[in-house]
Amino acid sequence: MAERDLMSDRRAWSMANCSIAAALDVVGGRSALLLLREASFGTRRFADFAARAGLSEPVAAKWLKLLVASQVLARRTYREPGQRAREEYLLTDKGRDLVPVLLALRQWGDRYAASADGTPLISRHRDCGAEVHAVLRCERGHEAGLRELEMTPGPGLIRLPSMTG
Amino acid sequence: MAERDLMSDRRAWSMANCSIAAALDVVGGRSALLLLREASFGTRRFADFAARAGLSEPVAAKWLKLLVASQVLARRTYREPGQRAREEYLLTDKGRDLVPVLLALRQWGDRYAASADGTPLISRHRDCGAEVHAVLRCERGHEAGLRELEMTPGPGLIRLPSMTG
DNA sequence: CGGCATCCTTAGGGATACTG
DNA sequence: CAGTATCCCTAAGGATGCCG
Repeated sequence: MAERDLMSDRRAWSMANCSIAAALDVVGGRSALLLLREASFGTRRFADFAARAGLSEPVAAKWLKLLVASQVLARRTYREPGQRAREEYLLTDKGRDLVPVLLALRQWGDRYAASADGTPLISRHRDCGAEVHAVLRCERGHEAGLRELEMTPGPGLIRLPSMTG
Repeated sequence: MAERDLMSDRRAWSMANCSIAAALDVVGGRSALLLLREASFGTRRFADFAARAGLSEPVAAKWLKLLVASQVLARRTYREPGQRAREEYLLTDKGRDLVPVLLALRQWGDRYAASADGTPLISRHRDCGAEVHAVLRCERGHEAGLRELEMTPGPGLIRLPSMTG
């Protein structure tokens, strides 16, 4: 029965070689990302997650549970003064570290896939009010252009091959 | 027959309000991101895309076609001296602008979902060799922490709600 | 309000075999 | 090498209804 060994599973191969695949196994689904978008916008309650992410409640329930299991969200019971107890879902530190992914996605969507209606959201730096973008920066403080990357270890890629090389 | 009007479609609601959803409709699938990862690493040929992304050929063919249709990849015929003509897939400018998304995802995966085996890839700045990360930076040049964001227009969120507030 | 159970439909994806 | 065609299986997701 163990004939289906690890390497016969294409996914296993892929996972063993790149953490992008590993990340996608946790937050790779459209629904998961939409729920995390909502969490990053401040949504806390179950019904709001479902409605704002545009998901049916069974689906929202399933993915919220998975995200809690992955420790990207945490579920907590809270009570506002004079109110009854409610459940809330909050980003953990692990979940908050996905904000750059969401912001990078949103930037790209605004530029290339924006719908005609719908005002684009803008993220601002709280201290100065200026717009915030996801950028590539090296540890010496240089901002790196998309063509100024090389990878190591690996194929020794020097520049991203592209149409406009 | 038009009773299923636009707003009865949950996806339409979601798309009309956030470009993250729009972006996810183009590159939201696991397979699409894995193929784009390969493209960003320098993979050019069909069989290599399928093998390295860990996808069957029919699936790779389907998604490559969709990515070309979305103008994220471009397909081109080329011929190396003395060789027969081959097909290659290259990132377009639109596709290269997804690199921050891929890098942010990889960063997160390296930190939280890395597999034990498998050496993490490192992106370096070509000019100085220092490691490159995806960071949030405001237009005045400040690096913004994950808790220093606010969104506008919208709910007027001041800080990301989280466990460690 | 915050879900879960059920049922159903569709989309994604693998295996295999085949073509230019 | 670069796909396509066929078949089949599974995962994802919506609708409805029910429960603590």
